[in-house]
Amino acid sequence: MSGSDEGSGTPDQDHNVAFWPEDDEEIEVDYMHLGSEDSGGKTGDAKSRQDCSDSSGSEGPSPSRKQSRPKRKGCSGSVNGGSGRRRKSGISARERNLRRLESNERERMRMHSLNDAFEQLREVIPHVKMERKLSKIETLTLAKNYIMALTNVICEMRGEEKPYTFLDVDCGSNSSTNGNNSSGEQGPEEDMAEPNNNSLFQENLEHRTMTGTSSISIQDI
DNA sequence: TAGGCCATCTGGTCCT
DNA sequence: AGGACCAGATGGCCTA
Repeated sequence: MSGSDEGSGTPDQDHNVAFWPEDDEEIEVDYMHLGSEDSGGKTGDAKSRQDCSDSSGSEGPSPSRKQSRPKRKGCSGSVNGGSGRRRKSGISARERNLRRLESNERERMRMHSLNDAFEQLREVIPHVKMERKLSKIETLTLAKNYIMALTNVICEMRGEEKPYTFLDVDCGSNSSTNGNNSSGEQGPEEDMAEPNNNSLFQENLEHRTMTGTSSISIQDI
C-alpha cells in the first residue's frame, strides 16, 4: 500500500503545471465550474487522482469536499466566499496553481519525513514480531509504554517507587481501553496489537536489571 | 461488505 | 510573504 504509493507519488507533479491554462490575466476564478469539470474526469485511482487532482485540485477544491467541511475559524468566505467565486488580488491563477503544487510537494515531503521517523521508532521499540508492521497508533502506544517501563526500571534502581503500574491484560480481552486512557498512566495500558507488551517490557527490563545486562534489543523481547 | 489504515490534497492558521 | 503545521476530506488497499 504505502510502498507502492511512495514510488509513484512524486514524479507526476511537474506535468500538472502543463494542464493549467494560459489564462493568467484574470484573478477571478469560477470554482464551481472548475469543480464540475473535475468531478467528471475522476478516475478514482490513487495515482491518477494525483495526476488530475493537481490539475483540478490545485485550484478547485472538489465541490463535495468543500461543502461538507466545516470551517475552522474565522472562515467566513475566506476562500470560497460563499458564492462559489473567489477573488484574490495580486496573483494569477497560474501563479496560485504553482504555489499549490509546491505546497503539495512540501506537504508530501513533510509527511514522508514523518513516516521515516515512525519507521525509525518502530525499529527501536521492542515488540513481538508481527507479519504486518506496526501501525502508527500502535507504534506511538508501544513507545509510550516502553518509556514508562524504562522509567520504572530507573526508579527501581534508584530505590524509588515505580511511578507506573502495568496491569497484566488478558490476551482475550479486547476492551476499548485504547486511546481513551487519557491519563496515560496507571492502568491497563493495553496496546492494540500486543496486549502483553507492557508486561513484556516490564519483565524484560527487570530481568535485565537483575542480571546486570544493560542493553535491550528486540530479539530479547 | 464494513471497518481500519494510509497517502494525498487542500485551505486555514501560526511562525519566522 | 512564505513556509511549516494542522486537520478535514477523499479514495484506495487490505483484512475479517
